[in-house]
Amino acid sequence: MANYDVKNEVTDKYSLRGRVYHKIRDNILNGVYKENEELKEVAIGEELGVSRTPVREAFRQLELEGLIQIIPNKGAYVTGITVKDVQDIYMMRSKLEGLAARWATTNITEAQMEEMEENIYLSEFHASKGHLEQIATLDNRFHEILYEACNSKMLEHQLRDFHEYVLRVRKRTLSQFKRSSESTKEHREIMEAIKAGDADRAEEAANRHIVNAYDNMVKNGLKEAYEGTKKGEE
Amino acid sequence: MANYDVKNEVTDKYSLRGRVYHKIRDNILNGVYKENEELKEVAIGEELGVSRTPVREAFRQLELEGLIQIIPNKGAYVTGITVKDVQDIYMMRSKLEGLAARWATTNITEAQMEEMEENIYLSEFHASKGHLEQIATLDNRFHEILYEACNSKMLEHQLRDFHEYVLRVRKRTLSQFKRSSESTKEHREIMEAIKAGDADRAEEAANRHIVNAYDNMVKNGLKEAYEGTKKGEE
DNA sequence: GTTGGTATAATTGTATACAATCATACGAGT
DNA sequence: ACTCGTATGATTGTATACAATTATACCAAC
Repeated sequence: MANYDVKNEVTDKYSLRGRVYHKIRDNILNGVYKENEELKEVAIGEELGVSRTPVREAFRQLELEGLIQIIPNKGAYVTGITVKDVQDIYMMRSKLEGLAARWATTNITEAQMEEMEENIYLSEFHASKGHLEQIATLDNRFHEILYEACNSKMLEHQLRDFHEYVLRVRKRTLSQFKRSSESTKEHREIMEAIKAGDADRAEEAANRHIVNAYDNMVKNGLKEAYEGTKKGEE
Repeated sequence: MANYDVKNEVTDKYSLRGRVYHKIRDNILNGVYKENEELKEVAIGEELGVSRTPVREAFRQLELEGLIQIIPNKGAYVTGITVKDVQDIYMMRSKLEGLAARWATTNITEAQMEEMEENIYLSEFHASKGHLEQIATLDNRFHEILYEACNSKMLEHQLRDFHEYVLRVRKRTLSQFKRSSESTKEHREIMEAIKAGDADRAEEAANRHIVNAYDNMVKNGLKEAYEGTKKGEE
């Protein structure tokens, strides 16, 4: 988990190792396994065509993430992810993304800076053409670059976690043309602050960027984007 | 992992479930297993008197945390925790602890407020007497209260993780009388800002509190506090 | 001596078997 | 009819067995 790159992350998802974990994780985040539902090892195993062993390993990981709760000798229960959880994570991410931008200001490499600029040029182009698919990919990549550029294994790891967590929600909101063009504009602000070596401005811009994404999400109805994934809201 | 309280956390550590995980984790954080060392399932299992199954489950958790890296069909290698990692985590914690203080301002219950005040009174008393043991316990508890009071499962979970991560280092720095009295003073500032309902001040105070703890740690030689736990520093 | 390949050993990945624990149902006693 | 206790079944916890993969050592060919 230490210094994986995007490629590994993706292949990992579809290769054998971690397949069970990701599948169960997706099923929780997608609401296939509902809140408070008891996950039985054999049942899940049969469902995925594997024995209990890999399922148990996945359970342990999911528990650490807080997605399920394992009661010893009893069972694993889906904790789920509530609307408030997503909101909270956005706020936490806002703070840490700001920190990443701050650190990136002093640590970004030339190659990373170039890719970031290129990313924004391309985003602006695709935004003008309305290519939503490409915009989403570029948006993801922009944040990846930022995480890499901050030069902190810990922060990178954490932000990736958050990013993945809210990816499903974010994908929906990003498909809205209006927001995607605003988003690109904010990316440019972050990039230019970093390029100018203005850490305060970079942090502030990154902070606002995530808050804006959150606001937009709420405005457009987080609940709808999340429909069916859970029953009770807190 | 969802809504555990302190008691569960502690018993969990010494009960059977999670014993293997915590033991390996401690051995990594304490430097018993050194950086880049390959952890073999049978060896670790024999060491702890268990079979491979629980060891593997623990490995998966540790990988998720970033403490080890598992290369499929090859082995598990200790990622370790560098001086920079600890520094980074302090900075990340600073931001999130600020957020916790902000949220606590509007969400703290009367009982929690009372316990927080009591905690500070006791801390001030023990600080004046030089009771380092009690101060450390109260200090831990203060942060626990803050995490609970912020009323966010996600943030609480995250901060607990960070807190545990740096606990070993923090314990050493806190044994210094000078810092412990400063620390209590800062706790009071946070508490009073929360009590006054001033979220901005609470966030700022909590931010500074962690940064100060970090500065103090660096000033007193993080490297020494960390001696022997690792070989190469980045 | 170096290189390449094969055989062997070591290690991980997965499945299964057995033990321990917990939930449920049934029945005896009151 | 109700309660308690025991027995049965289901489920998790752990150990072990087997399969797949990787590392190592040895030997032959050049």
